[in-house]
Amino acid sequence: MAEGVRHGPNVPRVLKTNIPGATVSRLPIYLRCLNDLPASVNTCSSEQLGIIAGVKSAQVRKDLSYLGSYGVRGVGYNVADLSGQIKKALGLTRGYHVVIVGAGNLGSALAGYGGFGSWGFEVVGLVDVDPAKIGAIHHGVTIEPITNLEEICSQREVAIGIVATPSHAAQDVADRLAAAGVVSILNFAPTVLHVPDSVDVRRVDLSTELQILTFHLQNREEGAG
Amino acid sequence: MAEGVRHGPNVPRVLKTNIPGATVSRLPIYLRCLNDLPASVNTCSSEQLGIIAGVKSAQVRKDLSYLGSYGVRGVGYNVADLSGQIKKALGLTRGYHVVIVGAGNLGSALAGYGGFGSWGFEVVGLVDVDPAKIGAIHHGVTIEPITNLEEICSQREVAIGIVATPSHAAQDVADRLAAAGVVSILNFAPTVLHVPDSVDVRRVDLSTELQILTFHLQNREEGAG
DNA sequence: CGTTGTGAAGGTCTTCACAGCC
DNA sequence: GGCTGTGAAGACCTTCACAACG
Repeated sequence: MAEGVRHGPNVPRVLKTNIPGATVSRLPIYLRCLNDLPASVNTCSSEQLGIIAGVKSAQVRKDLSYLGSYGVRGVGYNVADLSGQIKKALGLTRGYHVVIVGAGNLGSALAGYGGFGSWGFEVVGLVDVDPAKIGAIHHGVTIEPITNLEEICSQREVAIGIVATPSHAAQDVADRLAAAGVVSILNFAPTVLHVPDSVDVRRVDLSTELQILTFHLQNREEGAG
Repeated sequence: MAEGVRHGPNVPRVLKTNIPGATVSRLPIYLRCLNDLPASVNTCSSEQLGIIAGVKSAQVRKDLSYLGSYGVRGVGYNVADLSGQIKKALGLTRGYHVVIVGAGNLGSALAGYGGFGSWGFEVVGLVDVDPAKIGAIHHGVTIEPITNLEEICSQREVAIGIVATPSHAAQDVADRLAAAGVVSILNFAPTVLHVPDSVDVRRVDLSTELQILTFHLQNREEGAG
C-alpha cells in the first residue's frame, strides 16, 4: 500500500471481499450518481448509470457484479437497494472520525467542506504548528496545537488523517499519525510519503494533475500542428 | 477523454509520443523527486529514484525508457538531464495560463497555492457568481464576475480551467469553458462532467478518496477480527 | 563491477458478445 | 423485448531476469 500506486497489484494482505481496486475507485462515483437521481426514479439500468457516470455499461455491470447480483434482468437496478449495497461494500454504514493536520488555506478549506457529513465523515480535530492560529475557529472547528495530535487521535478515535501541511512537514506528520494508530492517510502535500505497509496512503496532488493535463495538451497540439 | 477514466484505453486520437498513461501519471512524481534532491547530487540510479518515489526500480527504468535512453549504465541518470527530459515530455518547457472558477474556500485556497509558479502555471483569473465577492483580492488575484469568463479565457489565452464551484454549477461552467476553447479542465466539484471528446477532464474528489480509504479500512478490520 | 534497457512472462483491467432470465 | 451477469478475448500494465554496456 505504499504511495504512488493508485491501485497496483500490491493488494492488502488480508482481504475478505475480492473487489478489484479499479472497481473500488468507481464505486463512489456510482454512489454519487445514484444519490443525485431524482427521488422519483426507482430503477436504473447499467446503460443509464454508465452515461451519467461516464463509464461503459459493460463496465458498470461487471463492477456491480462484484457486490453480488442485485439487478433485475429486463428492468435494471433498484436505486435504493444498489445504493445500500455500495455503501456497505465501501464501509459507509458507520461513521469515521477525521483529523486535519495543517490549518493553512487548504486545511481550513477542507474543514469547511460540506460534503464530509453526508457520507458519515466527521472532522473531530484541526491542528497546526503556528501558535498564532491556536484557538481560532474555522468553519466550526477549533484549531489546536499539533503537539496534541497523538492525544486527539487516540482519545477521539480518529480513523483517517488528512495531511494539509507544507511538504517539508508532511513526512513527520505521517510518521506521527502512523505511530498514533491512524491507518488511513489522505495526503494533500506535494510529496511522496513513506509509511509502514499497514498504513494506506492516498495522494491528491494539484501539480501532478496539472502536469498530466499539459502532457495531453502538448500532444494534442503537436498532433494538430 | 471523458471523465471517470483515469487512463483508460480511450487514448487521445492523435498522439505523437507513445508514452503509456500509467507512465505519464508517474512522470510528475519523478520530476518532483529529482527536484527535491540536494543540489550536490548529480546522478541518481533507478533504484534510488524508485525508493524516494515509492516505485519499483524496474518500473522506473521502463518508464524512463519511453523518454529515450538517457541513463548511463553502471552509473545511473544525470539528474539535470533527466529532469529536463521529463519536463519536455510533459510539455513544461512553456508556461500555461490558468483560470479558477469559484472563489469559495477551495477556489481561494487554490489561488494561494504557491506551487503553481514553479512549474510554469500562472493564475490569470479568478471568477465567481457572487456580486459581493467581486473586486476582493485573494492572494494577489482579483475576483472578477463569472460573466467575464469567456472574455478572460480568450483574451488571456487560458489553457487550463479549474472548476471549484459547488457541484450544481459545475456542468454549466464546464460547458462555458469548453465553448470558450479551454481544452483542459481540472474538476474539484464532486460531480462527473460531460464534455466533448476534445476536452480533457481530470477529477479531484475528496469524498471519493475518503471512501476508497474506508473500503480498505473496513477490509483490514474484517481481516483482523 | 554496477546499472541500464528490454524481451518475455504474468497480472490486472476493459470490452465484447451472448446466454440466461424477468 | 430488454436487461443483467459473465466467460472469453484482448488491451494494458507491472515485474522479472538478464544481456549489453560504460
